[in-house]
Amino acid sequence: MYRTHHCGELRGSHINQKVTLSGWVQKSRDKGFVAWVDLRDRYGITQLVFDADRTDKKIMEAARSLGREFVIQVSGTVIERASKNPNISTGDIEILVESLSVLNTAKVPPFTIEDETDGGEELRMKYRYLDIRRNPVKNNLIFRHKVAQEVRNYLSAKEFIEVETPYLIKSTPEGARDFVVPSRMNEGQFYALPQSPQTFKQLLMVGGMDKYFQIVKCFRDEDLRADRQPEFTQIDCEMAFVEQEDILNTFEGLTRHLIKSISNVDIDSFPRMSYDEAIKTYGNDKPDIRFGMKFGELNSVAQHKLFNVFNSAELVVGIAVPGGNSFSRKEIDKLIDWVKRPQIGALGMVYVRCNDDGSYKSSVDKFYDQDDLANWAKATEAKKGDLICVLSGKTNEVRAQLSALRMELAERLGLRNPKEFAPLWVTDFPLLEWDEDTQRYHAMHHPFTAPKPEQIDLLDSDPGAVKANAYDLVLNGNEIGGGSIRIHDKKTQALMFDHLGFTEEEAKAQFGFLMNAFEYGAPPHGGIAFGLDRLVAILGGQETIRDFISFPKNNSGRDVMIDAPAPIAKDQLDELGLKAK
RNA sequence: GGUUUGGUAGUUCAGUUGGUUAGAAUACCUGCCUGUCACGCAGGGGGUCGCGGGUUCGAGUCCCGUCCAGACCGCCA
Repeated sequence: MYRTHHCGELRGSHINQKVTLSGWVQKSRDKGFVAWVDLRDRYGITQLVFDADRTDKKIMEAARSLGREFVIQVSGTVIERASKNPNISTGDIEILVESLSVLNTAKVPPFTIEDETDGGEELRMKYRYLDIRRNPVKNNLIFRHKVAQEVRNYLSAKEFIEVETPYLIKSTPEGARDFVVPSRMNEGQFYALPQSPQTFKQLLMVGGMDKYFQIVKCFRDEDLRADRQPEFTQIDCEMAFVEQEDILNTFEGLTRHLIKSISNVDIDSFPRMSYDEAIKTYGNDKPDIRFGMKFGELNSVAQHKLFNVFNSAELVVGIAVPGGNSFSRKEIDKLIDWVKRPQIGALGMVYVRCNDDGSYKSSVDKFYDQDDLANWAKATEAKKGDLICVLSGKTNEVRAQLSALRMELAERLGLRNPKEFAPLWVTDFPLLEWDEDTQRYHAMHHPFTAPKPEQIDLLDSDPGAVKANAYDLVLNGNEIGGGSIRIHDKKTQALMFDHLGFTEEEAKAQFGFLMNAFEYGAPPHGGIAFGLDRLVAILGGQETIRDFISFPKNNSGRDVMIDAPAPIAKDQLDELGLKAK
């Protein structure tokens, strides 16, 4: 038997018991007359003691030769420590070791296995199995497990059934690039890995499953970000015989349950906002509403004066930065440089200091008097002591720029409290989005999303104006879920494909199976999918998802540990009917 | 595809205007140490300055190219 207890278990109440422990050598401290070894496993650390008086000489020698991360097994007696350590749960006791065996030696690890490691990102990824021994990563994986378990508990209790759908499916032109898999038995043909189980879950609704969910891997062959991996996990859900309201209520319930059970925070308000309002008020379809700094549009009060930059702009819009008047001139100049960086792309920034005496001092005093500036303050809801930051230009660009500035300032001012949770439904997304490159409309959500029934006629006259019964769940400024009411009749689906530029033949070739299914009694249905990686990271108070994924890929989509992707042998290529590049 | 930051000891980093033998911390090794727990003290080993080319009497430092990594933009229905 390798162990009677684990390394986080023993307390004062175990004193005098004979125990056997196994684990890794975290660290040893040798004082000559006595040596201690910290023994670590997933559950904690227990101190082993080797004493010149009480320990066999051979064992003492063996203990001195232990290196970091050796795997050892010890037997001995639990004794009370002469000097206790109140900082760890096993700090009252230690093990007086009577036998020691080395189960495995270890090379000196390339970085320290400690909470605050000295290892850089790349090294930690290459030796991810060592990184996982560290508490922060280990705890994140345990945390993820708990979230997934709560999701299963909650949805199962609501009569959802978890159904697995296939990974080897068909490539489709819509949406992200597919990862493709060559078929050996059908030479020259390819499977695609699913970007989501979208069509399958709809077919499950046609199949009468009524309520479905799946915690499932999805794949998208697009460039990566800190919060984006080529393979990621969704909580994929679908319900039959529901309207949008039913879905919002159901998953509002799930979200409340998760935040309560995982983070012990009660969500008292679960606001909703239309897409148009989110864009107008926050410049963004996933606003972080933990703090204010709402956009104040200034066209009516800033234009038609002598300042040509504003007069020629499509939109003049500002935000009030709470307490921002305390920024020094130098800090404001840096802020202006920040918005002018190519990543943001603003041409400049106008600012107004709101003094404590009620007066205003702006960078455009030449063009505006105190009454003008008071109007700006009113529009941006600026108070005494605030700083108003104003950008201008093309509407879409300015909104994106000011939104980036708003988030940056909130971050700097510490307004993005990771312990606070502010969920928000963003609803009434546009159905279609014009794409300049291909000169056609794209589905903003996906091509199975239903237009608002009363707006179907608008599809012909003004397609861009049609709204969908589509919604996103936003948490602390991150999109954590999105879904829609789906089309469930062949006629509407065909109309939709037509507007997306599919010929009838193309639509049939790509999605004939779905349209066929709709002819055999498809129920009204809709659903939602949550990004589990991101959800877990946010519930855990972090924004990078990598440390919540056991073996993540790097920025270039590589797994640096196993060194994938990699070339394959000529035999394999031949068998698949492929040629090496 | 683009913008940008970085690559120097096992690791994390410093390295001034181009100038002697490239440093610190930590890790590692050896010794000492009567209760450590970020133990302490003394000593030691450890470098293709990412790679290739160029400028120069002289390059870690300047220039060109290239590879790798991070952040962001495009992209991600």
